[in-house]
Amino acid sequence: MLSLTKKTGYALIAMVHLARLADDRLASAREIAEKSAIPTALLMNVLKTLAAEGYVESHRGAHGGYRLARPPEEINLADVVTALEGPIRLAECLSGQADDEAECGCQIMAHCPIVDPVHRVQRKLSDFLKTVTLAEIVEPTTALSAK
Amino acid sequence: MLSLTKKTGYALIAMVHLARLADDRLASAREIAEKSAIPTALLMNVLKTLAAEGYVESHRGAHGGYRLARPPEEINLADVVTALEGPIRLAECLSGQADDEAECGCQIMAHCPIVDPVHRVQRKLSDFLKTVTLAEIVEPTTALSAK
DNA sequence: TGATATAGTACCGAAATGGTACTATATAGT
DNA sequence: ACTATATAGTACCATTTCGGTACTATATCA
Repeated sequence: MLSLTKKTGYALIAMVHLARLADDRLASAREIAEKSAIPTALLMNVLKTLAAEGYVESHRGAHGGYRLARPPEEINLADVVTALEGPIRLAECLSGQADDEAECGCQIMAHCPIVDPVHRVQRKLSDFLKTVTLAEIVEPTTALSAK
Repeated sequence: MLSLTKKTGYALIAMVHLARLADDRLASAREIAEKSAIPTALLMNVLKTLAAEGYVESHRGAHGGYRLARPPEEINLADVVTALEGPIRLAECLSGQADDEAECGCQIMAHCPIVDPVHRVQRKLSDFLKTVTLAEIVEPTTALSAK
């Protein structure tokens, strides 16, 4: 389906939470999970992934937790989706890295009339997701909200 | 995942095939399937769906088959995706019909900080998909292709 | 009447998703 | 040093969705 997974949704909620923290404060996975009514164990896994991908910073041990590793302006939707769902590919035979349509090895697409158009759509989608930053999600009074 | 299903892909391939037929000609499911290396039985189901949704016209019996029910300019990607995958919802609690965010019944979203932004993103995505017509997919020399 | 082709379902196996559990390691406070 | 807390790293499982198949019914042409 053309939709975000729940994990991606949870990641966004968590990052919005982190973005609203005072400078250098940490929030633990359990804390965020409880405030957001998300299963704790699941959110922990999501945050682990985000940490591994370098979008949040983790501190272990007592009083540990997470905070954003970059300013909210520098984290966008394409980043988060990619971190949790893998590269954005509208169709299986289109690599996320664009341009190398040669990578496609499926029989159907060998004489496929829709590779190029789908590829263009994918690129536009990807570009659009890159323009949606965490900052805009946190504070919906910027460009995007002007429908 | 943020991707189209194979059925949607098959639908697009089939409709491109139909769009290229001479006026009032029909193409059978088997014929299209063989030319496109798509499993016949599966494509038949896809075409049934497209017919039920009114995007293609079917003629039963010997020498029957399918043809487009509307000009290619009037069929867009959002239509096809919706026909085969259901309404476009980036997150579960966002209805495809927009605006009625009240419909959302999940606990998380009751105090969810991302409903509004995600909803805006969804609307933009949906609007974009509506601008990609079958005509442009068939003949990639129009607006969209001008990257 | 027979061959062809869609309509309408129902079904099944495989893969992705949502969610849980367990062990290991790091840190703060006593 | 010990303990409580919190993340890291996995491994695992249940449910749903997806991709694909099969079977019966009906319509049409020759």
